Amino acid sequence: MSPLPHSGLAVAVDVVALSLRPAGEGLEPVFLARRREREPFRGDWSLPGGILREREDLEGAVRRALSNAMPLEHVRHLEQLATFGEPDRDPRGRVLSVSHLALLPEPRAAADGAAWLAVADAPALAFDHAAILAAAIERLRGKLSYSNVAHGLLGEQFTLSELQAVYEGVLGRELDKRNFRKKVLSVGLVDEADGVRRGPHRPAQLYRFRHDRLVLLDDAIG
Amino acid sequence: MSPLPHSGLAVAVDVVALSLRPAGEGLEPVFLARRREREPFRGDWSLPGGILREREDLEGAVRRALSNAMPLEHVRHLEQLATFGEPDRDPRGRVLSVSHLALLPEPRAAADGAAWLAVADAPALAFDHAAILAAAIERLRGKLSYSNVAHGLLGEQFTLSELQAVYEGVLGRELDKRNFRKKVLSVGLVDEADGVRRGPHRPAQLYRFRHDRLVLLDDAIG
DNA sequence: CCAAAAGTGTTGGCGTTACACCCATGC
DNA sequence: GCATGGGTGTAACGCCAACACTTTTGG
Repeated sequence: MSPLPHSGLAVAVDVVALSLRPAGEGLEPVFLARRREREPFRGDWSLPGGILREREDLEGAVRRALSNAMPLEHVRHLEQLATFGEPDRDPRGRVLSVSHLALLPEPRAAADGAAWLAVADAPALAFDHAAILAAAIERLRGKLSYSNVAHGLLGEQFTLSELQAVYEGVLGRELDKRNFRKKVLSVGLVDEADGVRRGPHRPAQLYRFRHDRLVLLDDAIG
Repeated sequence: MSPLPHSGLAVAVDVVALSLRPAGEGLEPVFLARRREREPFRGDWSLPGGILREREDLEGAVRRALSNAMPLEHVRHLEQLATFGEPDRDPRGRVLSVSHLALLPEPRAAADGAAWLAVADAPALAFDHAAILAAAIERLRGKLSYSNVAHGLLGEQFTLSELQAVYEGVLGRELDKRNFRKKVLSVGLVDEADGVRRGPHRPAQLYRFRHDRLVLLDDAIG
C-alpha cells in the first residue's frame, strides 16, 4: 500500500445554524453568524466554520466549529449540504468547504462576536457564504414538506399550533389550521404526548414526533 | 493574509455514471465500474475517480477521472452528490471523496478495464463505493419525479414511449401509458419536436425537453 | 394481411381546499 | 365576563388511477 500524494490543499467545514424567532405575527428564520476577526474579510459576517483536522470526521469538525459560537447541546439536527470547491473561493489558498445545516429549536446564547441574523435581510457575507446560506434555506424548505426535519426546530413536545408556526415561518406563507392538523395527523408525522401546554386560553394538547431520526414521508405537507 | 496550515489530507472525486440498457421487456439501470489495478482492493470493481489537483475545480476533476473510463462527450448531466469523509474510508490515508452523479443516454464505449454493470446485482465494490452508488440511485429516483433530470438519460429528441421507458427503468415499475402522456404534457416537461421516429409500426412523434438546464417541477410525475 | 407500437377519453374515488364557529382556560 | 388561542366538520372541486380499442406504418 503506497502512501498517497498529499497536495497542498485544505478542507474546511462551514455550518448554517438555523432557527426561528418571533417576528410580527409569526416566526422568522434566523442563522448564526460570526464577525471575522482576521483577514481576509476582517470585520465581515461569516458562517461558523473551521479547518478539518487530520483524524477528525466531518461531523466532529462541524461540532467543534459550532461550539465556538454557541452551546452545542441545543443542536437537534445536523446534515451535510454540499461541498463548495471553486479553486479561488478562499484568497489564502485552496480550501474546499463541506457545508452543513444545523437546526435548533430556539436561537439563543450566541457567543461573543456571534449573533443571530434574520435570513430575510442578511448582510453581505464573507467568502461564498451567501451561496451556502441560500443552499441551506432551499434544502430546509424542500425537506420540510416531505420529511420530519421540522423536529430539529422544535423541542421534544410541542402543540400543533407551534408546529404550524414553524411550517409557516420556514415556508413564508400561512396555512389553514384545520387542513394542517388533518394532514400531519393522517400522515402519522406526530403522536399525542401526555401533557398540555397552559396559557391564558384553553390548554393545548402536546404532541411529539413519531420518529426520532429523519424519516421521509410518502405524502407531502403544506 | 497568512497562508493556511495545510494538513496531510487529500480530496478525491468519485463518479457514479448511470445509464440504462435493454433488459427483458424494458430498460435496466447500469453504472460504470473500473477494475482496480493496484492495492488496496486490487482486482475489485470500483467507481471511476481520482485525486483532486491543486488548481482544478471539482467538476474538472470529475471529467478528467471519467475520461479514463469512457468518452466524455456522452455525458448529459453532472451533479454533486455528497462528500464521504470517514477518516478511515481509505486504508492508505485520509482521503475525502466528493461523489458525483453523471447521466448518459446510452452505456457505450467503456475503456479497457472498465465495464457497465447492472445496478441491480452489482458486485462488492472497493472502499465505500457501494454506499456512494446507493446514494446516486436514491438521488436519481427522487429527482426523476419532480424535475427534468431524465433529460440526462435521453438524446435531444425522443418519443414519449422512450421517455416512459426511462421512467419505468429507473423507478422499477410500470406506468400507465395514457396517464403518463397526459402528465408529462400537462406539466410542460416536454414540447413537440419536428420529426417522427420510424419503425415497423406507426411513426412516433418526437419530443424534446422544454428546458435545457435542470428545472424543478411544481407537480410530480409517476 | 399481419405484426408492432402509436395514439386517444371517460369514469369513479379520493384527497385538497375553502370556510366559521364554539370551547376551555387565565385573569 | 372577557380575551386568547384551542379545537372541530362539511361540501365542492380537481386530480389521479384504472381501463381497451383504433390507427398507422413496415414487411
